[in-house]
Amino acid sequence: MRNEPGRFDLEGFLPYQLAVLAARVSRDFARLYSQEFGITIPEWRVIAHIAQAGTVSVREIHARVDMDKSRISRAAGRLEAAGLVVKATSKGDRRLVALSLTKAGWALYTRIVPMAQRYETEVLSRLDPETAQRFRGTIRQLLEEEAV
Amino acid sequence: MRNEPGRFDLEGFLPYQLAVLAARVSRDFARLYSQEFGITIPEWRVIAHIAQAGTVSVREIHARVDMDKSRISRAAGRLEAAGLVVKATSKGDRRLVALSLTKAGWALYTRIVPMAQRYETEVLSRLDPETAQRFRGTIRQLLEEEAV
DNA sequence: AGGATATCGTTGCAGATGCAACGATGTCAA
DNA sequence: TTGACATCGTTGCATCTGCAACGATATCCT
Repeated sequence: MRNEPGRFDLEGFLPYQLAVLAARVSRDFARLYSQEFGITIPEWRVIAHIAQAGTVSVREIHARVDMDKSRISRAAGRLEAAGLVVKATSKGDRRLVALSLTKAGWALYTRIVPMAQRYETEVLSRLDPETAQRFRGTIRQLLEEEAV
Repeated sequence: MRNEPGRFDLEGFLPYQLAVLAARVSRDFARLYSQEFGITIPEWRVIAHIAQAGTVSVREIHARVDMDKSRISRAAGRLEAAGLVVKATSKGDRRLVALSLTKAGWALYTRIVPMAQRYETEVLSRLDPETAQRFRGTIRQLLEEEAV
């Protein structure tokens, strides 16, 4: 089969393959929106999360995404400075930060989403529909099970 | 289907999913060998490439892997300092660096490979064999086509 | 009530990263 | 041969990153 004893093929090694593929895809997509809007990957993720979940705290984003708290915090800081996000102290628990999008933040989000969808479609169009479907399902499964 | 207009689900977004999955897998595996041998991901990749291809230059690694030249160069420097790799000037073209493993480098490699294989098997064991097979094929296909 | 403990977000810090520029070397053409 | 141009690996620099520590706030337990 694939893993003969003594032989090892880095290019066929799953963690390596995943890392390369993910880096390429992320980089390609990031190029699109960073050129257009000047935001980084963590910033895009934060915006997308807020847009999706309404007002969220750093903690909530951290719980769902595999990003360090500090990365989120700094991204939020930059977004606030750019006028895309507002930070407020949460009413209930004053340790929490309530992150929400400004009008400009929503406008940017509204323009990025179609780009994201178009890009995703383009990547998947390289696979026949059934393969694409299966692929997505497998990734989803691995993500669910991996989450310890 | 998945992408309704106006709706957007970050957790279902392919580039995001890939990034999260790849980061988790890489991190988990890296934890194993960094604890044991004190090397980083770029260093492991460099070692694996040299072991596989014999004597290689920074350029060759750069061509095959999606790692910046400087990242490779610095990883090679650290490996040399650790006595795992030897840098020599290539005979034919004196601009090239000829990277090769020392005895200690080979010894380390020989001990990492089984860990890598075991880890890969463990990840794939979460899928039924046919799904795993398909998944690997799809990744391979995307990597081939993506390479522009 | 009040002190021990936990949680949240920020920040300091050391190290890693990508990019561009550089020196060294090689190639090509006149 | 010689000068223009290309290629290779390294390095400077600005930035990003993860980790740990911290202050502020909340919760728990007696």
